[in-house]
Amino acid sequence: MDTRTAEHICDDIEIRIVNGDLVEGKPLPAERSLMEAYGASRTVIREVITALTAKGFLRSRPRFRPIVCRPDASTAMHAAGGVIKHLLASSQNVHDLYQVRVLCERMLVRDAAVGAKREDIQRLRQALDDNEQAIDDSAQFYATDVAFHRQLYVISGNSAFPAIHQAFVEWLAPQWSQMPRSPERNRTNFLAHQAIFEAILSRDPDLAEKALISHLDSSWQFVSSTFFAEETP
Amino acid sequence: MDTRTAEHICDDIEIRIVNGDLVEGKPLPAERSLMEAYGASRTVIREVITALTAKGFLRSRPRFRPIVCRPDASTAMHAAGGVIKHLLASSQNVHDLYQVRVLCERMLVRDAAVGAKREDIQRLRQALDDNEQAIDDSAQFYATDVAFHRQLYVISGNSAFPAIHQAFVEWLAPQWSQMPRSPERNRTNFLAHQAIFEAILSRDPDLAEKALISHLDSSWQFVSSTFFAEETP
DNA sequence: TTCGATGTTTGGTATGACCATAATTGTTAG
DNA sequence: CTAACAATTATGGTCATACCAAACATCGAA
Repeated sequence: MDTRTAEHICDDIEIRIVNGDLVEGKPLPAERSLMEAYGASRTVIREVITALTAKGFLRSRPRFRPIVCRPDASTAMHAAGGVIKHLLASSQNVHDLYQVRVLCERMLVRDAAVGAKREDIQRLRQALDDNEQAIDDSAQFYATDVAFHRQLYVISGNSAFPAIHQAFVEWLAPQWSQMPRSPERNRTNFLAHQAIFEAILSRDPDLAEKALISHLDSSWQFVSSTFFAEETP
Repeated sequence: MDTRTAEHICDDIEIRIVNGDLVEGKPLPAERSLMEAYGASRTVIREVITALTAKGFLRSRPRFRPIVCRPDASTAMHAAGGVIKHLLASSQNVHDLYQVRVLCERMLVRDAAVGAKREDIQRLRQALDDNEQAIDDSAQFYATDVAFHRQLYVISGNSAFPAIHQAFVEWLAPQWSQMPRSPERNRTNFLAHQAIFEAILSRDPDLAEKALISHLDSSWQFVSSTFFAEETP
């Protein structure tokens, strides 16, 4: 009765996705099946599909059946990303976002210094070693760099943090990809990672935080020097 | 050429929104105008509109022209919220999200203790006073409670944090609204706020963090006691 | 001037059709 | 019998048209 059948169907399918009725990874029923099932026209079914796709509950390639995505923290971040990427046209917003990341990681390293388990330390050491091995391969170094920081998020034991880390990486990637790289710079970053690791190992939160701030501030200097074009009227 | 004219139009309108060509708060041109402007059928235009709506670039009521929304950090959070609300059906995820909030605020109060300006302190004191005045009015107390915490985010000087705070409040509201309230409980919370304020005032980050953790952990105990139904097969 | 009846605009929905490509089936050659 | 190929079907992308009801604009009557 309420003049929007599309929303009802949209909500229903949303529910059927989260409760597992529609299985993740499997394709959605054909549009023509759905219109029969819901007694609606194809117009409204297609509207539902586009809405769910934009919301992140479906992933649809041009000529294929939409694939069901049970939403997790990662897809939530991805949904926000559609807007975020526009915000990051302003370097001020890039800086703000980066500072959010810095704040998170500061607390994470403090907590790691206080409460990291043996296995956590072990994995972090492994990530550090991988990072060192990649000093001469900038592409590989970037990957291991990300992995090292990611480990800080994993240690928290909170499943939301790895997703948050992933979001930071994706959103800030455009800026970082422009960053000049070199084995010397890589070595500097590796040493910074090592300092963070050592501080965690010695169970010194203040030192760990200080090392992390130093590292990330230095990175920011490097990155921010690559964009000087800004025009906010 | 590429079998998806909708995406092109979608991207174009997105750009026209962010660069101000389409003014925020004003209604989008009529569907029939857009189909003429883009030389596309109404089907495509409507698909574009629903997609942009789900993305947060438009806000559309049933029988009204869609309103243009220049996306900011707040709408980004709102876009993610569509997914988040489903995740929070699991109390584990609620806990994880809450812990993310706790981590943020721990760092924020530490920073406030170290670097809060006089005006920051003044506004925080005002928020604390408002909170105290509202002890006997649970609805008003909730509002001032939120406002007090929000001030911690504002002090950071980072425009992203107030939006993040807003997101925490919205996402966790369903749980919080079920929380039993009383003047006694309000007073307890006020005293916790006061302790945090005092710690910031005395420039003691460790004490401030400790006071905040105590406060938020206590709140969690209270809230979590209100949901004991969970079934994750 | 104000208020209300009336006609126009516009969004919501439904049909039906056509095209291009993916998926399926059937056929044939090796 | 199998594998490569051709024909058929299923399905998503787009279009044109039509109708309804609610919002909007217009204008005339009180």
